Amino acid sequence: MENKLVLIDGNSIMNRAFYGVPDLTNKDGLHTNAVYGFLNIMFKVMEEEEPSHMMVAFDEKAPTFRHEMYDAYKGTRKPMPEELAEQMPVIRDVLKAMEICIFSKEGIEADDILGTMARKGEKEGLAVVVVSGDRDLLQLATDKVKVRIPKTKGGKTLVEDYHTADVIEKYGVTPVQIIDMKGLMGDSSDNIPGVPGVGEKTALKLLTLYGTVENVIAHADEITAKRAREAVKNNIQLAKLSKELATIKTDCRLGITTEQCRVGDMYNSKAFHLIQSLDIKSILKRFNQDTAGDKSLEKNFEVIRTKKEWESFAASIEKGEPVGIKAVFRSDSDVTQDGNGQMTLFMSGREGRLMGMAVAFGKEKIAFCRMGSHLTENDVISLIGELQKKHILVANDLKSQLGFFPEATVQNSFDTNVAAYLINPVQKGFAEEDIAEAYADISMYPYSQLFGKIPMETAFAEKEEELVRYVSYCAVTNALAYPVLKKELKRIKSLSLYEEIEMPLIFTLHEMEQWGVLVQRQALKEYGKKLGIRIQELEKEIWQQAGEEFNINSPRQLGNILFDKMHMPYGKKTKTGYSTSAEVLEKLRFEDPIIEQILEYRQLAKLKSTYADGLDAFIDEKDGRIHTTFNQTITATGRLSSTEPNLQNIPIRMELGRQIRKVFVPEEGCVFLDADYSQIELRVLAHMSGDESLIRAYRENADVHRATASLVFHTPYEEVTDLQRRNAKAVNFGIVYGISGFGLSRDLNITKKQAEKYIEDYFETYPKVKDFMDQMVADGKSKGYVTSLYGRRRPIPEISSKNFMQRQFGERIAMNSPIQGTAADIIKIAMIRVAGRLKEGNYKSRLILQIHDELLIETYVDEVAEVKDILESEMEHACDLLVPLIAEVKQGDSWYEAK
DNA sequence: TCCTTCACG
DNA sequence: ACGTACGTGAAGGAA
Repeated sequence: MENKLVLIDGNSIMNRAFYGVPDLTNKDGLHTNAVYGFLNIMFKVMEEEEPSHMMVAFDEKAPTFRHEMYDAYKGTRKPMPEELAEQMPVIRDVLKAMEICIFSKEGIEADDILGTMARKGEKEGLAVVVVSGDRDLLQLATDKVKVRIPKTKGGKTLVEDYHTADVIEKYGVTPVQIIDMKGLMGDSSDNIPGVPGVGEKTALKLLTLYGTVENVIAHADEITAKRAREAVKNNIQLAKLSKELATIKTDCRLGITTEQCRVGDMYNSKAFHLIQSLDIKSILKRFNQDTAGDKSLEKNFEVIRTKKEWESFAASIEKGEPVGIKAVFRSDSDVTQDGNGQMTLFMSGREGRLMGMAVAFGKEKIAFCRMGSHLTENDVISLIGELQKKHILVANDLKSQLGFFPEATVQNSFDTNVAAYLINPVQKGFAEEDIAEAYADISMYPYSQLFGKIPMETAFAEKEEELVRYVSYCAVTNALAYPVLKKELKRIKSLSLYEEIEMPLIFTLHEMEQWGVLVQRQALKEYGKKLGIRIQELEKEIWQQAGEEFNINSPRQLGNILFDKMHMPYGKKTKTGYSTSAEVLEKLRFEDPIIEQILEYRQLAKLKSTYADGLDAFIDEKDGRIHTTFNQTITATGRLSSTEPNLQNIPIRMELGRQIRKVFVPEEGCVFLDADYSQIELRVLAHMSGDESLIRAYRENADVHRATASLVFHTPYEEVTDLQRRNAKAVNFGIVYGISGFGLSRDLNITKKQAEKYIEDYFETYPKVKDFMDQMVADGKSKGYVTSLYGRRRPIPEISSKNFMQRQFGERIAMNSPIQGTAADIIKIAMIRVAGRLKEGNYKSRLILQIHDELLIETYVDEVAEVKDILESEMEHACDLLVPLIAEVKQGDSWYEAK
């Protein structure tokens, strides 16, 4: 194949792209339109030219002066807009990652680099293509050098191509004479003065006659047109200077060979991640990789199909080295049970049958154990169990794979997902592909890029080889990330949080998930049916009153009916139209009876879709129980979250919704014990702030909302009215959320002024609370993060934002996160201890749910008294605060009764 | 896929 | 003059 050198004028193409592509930004607000446009042009050129060599040349800084007289003429050049300037280092990084040669040198303009490289390439027998938006470059065109000028017209990029003949055809002069043209006519955009009074027409005429500027000057007297003659004669120096300015140098010393410009592996994972961070999806599509990451590792990959092969693999492993692991398993739960019928925890804990397991010791020894007739699931499980005696098992999301690791303990395992979460909980993900770069110095393509959104078991069936490679990279990542994560946890003083809270919690949560909660399916169905009937009635009535049938669930259609057709006063508008939220409708209650019915309809529709029908879909056919997933690495504050289904938002506030809790029941022979922390966040605040009044209130076991009202409103404790207490309670809540006058005023339906007065009085009452809040904000500002009592970090980049709103948001986070985070720490400790006590004491009772400040235990009747003690005391003594922690335990035959 | 709404602590 | 309470997840509609 012919060798071809493509030379790109970086600044010029970036400039074209910047003005040709509409403004784009990534999620961090970085402008990306020029980068995007540049890459599109570059890809188009590359597809057409298929170059073997390529270079992108940049100006080192703002244009350097070529001539002392330049100063006088630089007036028209505008500085580069900031939105473009910030993209210059970005495109350089992207090109660098793509292994495309970029070049710039102090004191040498990009033009001259291109000119020099073009001649050099030509001399070496390469076909040369120069890409620029600047027509000056046309002077470089020859029969061997093609100059391409991309133009963006109506969103499409057209490219004009010029060899010598094309230049002559279009401009009537040879490429070299382009320089002479500029010498005579000048170029305002390039600050080349030219000869005053000589324009394109005259210049062309003169050059046709005399060929060069020098020759025009030599024959100045012969010029027939008087004006032109005088102009040339009076501006000889200017003409010479202009020509000099217009001349692109072709003999610069660059210290680079064409060979160094050879095109490398553009579509590599490093480049992918960089472009991904710019949120440019369309370009990512070009990265259709046949491998998961750095190819250099793959020579160390092997597939193991027999125990014998495993033995020879294992024989070469050094003692004590951590082992990175990634299991491939079926997620469906169609597992044949063991003969004895007794479902042991770890058997039921296995989500499906194991299909394979990637195992990595460092970068060198990497194997994929493939299940088959010579290597069964149980073989691998016991092999891993053996391995754990001598090596730390490092997985990502250990909880999801715990069923395959019956020997796993807090001491012999590590979870890279949880560790990375503690280091920065607000990062977007913590899977191998999200942490590989930062903690294992490996670049990896995301699963979705390689396999789309098909489940892993399907990917294994359809593209086994690729999937094996992917999970092998995952295993390596885990192995390599382990020491790095551990060290980092130690550095930020979060290692004990990891080791003593989060790591043991993995096991507790796993058991809770496996255990699940029993649901009376029939009762749930009937509840749903009842709702359905009433929903239909309401629907009819609403339609009748509206005078037409419409989708009541559609905020848009509902808004049109209420506000356009029925002309009700609309209170709020959202981006997309009228707001029809309950808050707005509530205020329209007396406008029309339809409102009342819509509100009821909404409520019932929610209960039916999310709870009655929604929960039903999650009842496990085999045991009649719902097994939620507790996510340990989602929230910014350290709380857990619950999904598929979410069992942390089961209705309670409204009676009708609360009824749903009647279908959550303990097993035969059991009751529910349910314990709630009383105002844990306010108690944490009392402790962390050290405020004497607040602490005293809790120590005296006072009604804190009443005590607050008494102090804030200067009313004797006994005489506090219900309204005062309600207001004080709202203020207490507001305080925990990082109070703002507006928020409180909206909550209490009072003016902002009044709300601000409340807050002011509150802080006067509890001055140390005020100090604490100020301290948290100051900490957040100076360190960029705040921490909980147990060293849980919450980074707050928003707090130094220039945007007022963002900054204020950051301040509220700074006030709230330490409180919410500490409360989360405390209940996690309680969970671990409660679960531990139940296990140690060989109780049959099980912790089954956590709802932020509440724990639910399925308790065998003969264990009730003891379990109640355990639950209460472990919760109340999970942490030694300056105020007592109170847990209220209730008992019942359903969740409804136990609350 | 984003938005709105609403369920919970 | 801005336009906000903190933390979540699911459903349904509109694009």
